[in-house]
Amino acid sequence: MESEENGVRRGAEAKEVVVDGVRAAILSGELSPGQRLVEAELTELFAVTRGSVRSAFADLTAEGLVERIPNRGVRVRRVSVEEAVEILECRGVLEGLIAARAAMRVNDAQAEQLRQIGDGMQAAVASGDVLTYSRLNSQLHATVSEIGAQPVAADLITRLRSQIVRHQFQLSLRPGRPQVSLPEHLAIIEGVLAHDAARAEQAARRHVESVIAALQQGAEAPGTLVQAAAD
Amino acid sequence: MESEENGVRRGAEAKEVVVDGVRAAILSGELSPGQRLVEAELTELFAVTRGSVRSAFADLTAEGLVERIPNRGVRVRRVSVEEAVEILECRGVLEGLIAARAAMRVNDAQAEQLRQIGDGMQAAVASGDVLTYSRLNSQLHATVSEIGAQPVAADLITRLRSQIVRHQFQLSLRPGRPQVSLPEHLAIIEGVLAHDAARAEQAARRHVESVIAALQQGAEAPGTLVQAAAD
DNA sequence: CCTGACATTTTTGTTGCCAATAATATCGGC
DNA sequence: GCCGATATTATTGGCAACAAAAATGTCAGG
Repeated sequence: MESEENGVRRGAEAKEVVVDGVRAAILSGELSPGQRLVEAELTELFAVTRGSVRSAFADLTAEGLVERIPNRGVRVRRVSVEEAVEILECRGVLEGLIAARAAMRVNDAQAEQLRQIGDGMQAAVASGDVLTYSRLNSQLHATVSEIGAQPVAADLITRLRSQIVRHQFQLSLRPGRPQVSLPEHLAIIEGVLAHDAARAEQAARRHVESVIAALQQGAEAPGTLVQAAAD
Repeated sequence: MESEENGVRRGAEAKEVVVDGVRAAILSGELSPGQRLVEAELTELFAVTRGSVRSAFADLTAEGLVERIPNRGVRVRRVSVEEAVEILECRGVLEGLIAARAAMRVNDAQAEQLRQIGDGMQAAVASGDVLTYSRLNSQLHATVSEIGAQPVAADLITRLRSQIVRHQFQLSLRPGRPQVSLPEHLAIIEGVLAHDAARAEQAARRHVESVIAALQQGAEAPGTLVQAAAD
């Protein structure tokens, strides 16, 4: 159906290719904050038309990953530490909301799922398997979010999260960090399992506060760059 | 410099004209949820090119006011009561965050400003001047937001708020509503004035919870449509 | 009278070209 | 030789025509 004779993608698909590609490049650090994104370059790089690149920029701007300056194109948005803290503060209350709802709605099967994640996290930290810990961390957030059933809040968090991945990178997998975050994660699980909304919310908020503290600490002493996004 | 000979606007200005116009139309109720927005119609209505309309649609989609269905155009987004509640729940925790920060940062001049707003609100409710009450309500939110100095949270709230104006309309200025919300508003002011972050946050969250309750009540018994957006 | 295929029309999506704008380089004056 | 004005270039913004898709209307067949 699609012609695709010379490798040039077309259709709405083309926009997604650019959006996903640029997003991945920003999140992985290939594109640095402040870097200019020239339409013609991306047109060639992704083998799409300029219109698709343009449309993709609109999406990425809405996502907060890039900013557009009139007549000067788009550049990767630079997020200051102060702004990152503000973003995390918002995330904190939103994650708290989700955790509270999760505590109210969790059923037996979901509870078992959480228990397994908690056990896995403890084992991973004990054995120093940071990669597994990072993976379980993402899984925990996803599971709690699913139990909480607050798609609006979850959506906001996703957007906020992507804006500060670069800051999170700096503190992820920093030596000793898993030892700090593990009990915080377990506290969230416990709160949900106990059907204690207030406790789950408090635990979630405290966890994000701990991330903020770590980020502010690391602001002056930039840590090593790693690939997993554990917090 | 701008030609503007035949009334057709051009430049980046054109997109903004459409965005503002459509947004105002949606918020004021001229455009009903689910209503289709045909590009050609808006092109004629606003005297802009189709490209500007298209670009404006991208912005409005990001704002959550309209939704785009591939090859079927955009329509005014229909927000269910359930989703409105979810949005309000997010707003609740975010407003709580701002109120808490405001309590921590408020200075004497700002405190006096809040006191005046509070007094004005009491007087307005006592005399039944709903319009002034509505105006002061907006002013209170803006002032607290300014004191809280959380632009990220404030921005999220603005976006969330615009998505449910139609629902808020239904309950605004409903008889007896100001009597319910006045003490809630005063509690927020008191918490901030007392530099009591926890109290201010609780007050802000309780206020939004009250809005949720009113909205759920009014879901089955649709109220009268009014123009001011008090909550 | 209903049903399904086909043609028509409406509407959106895309492309290529031209204009406007800002950054850069060049040139003349002091 | 340095500074400011002007020309050049690179890049984005906008427009109009074109192509594709979906919805609608029409008509023949049962």
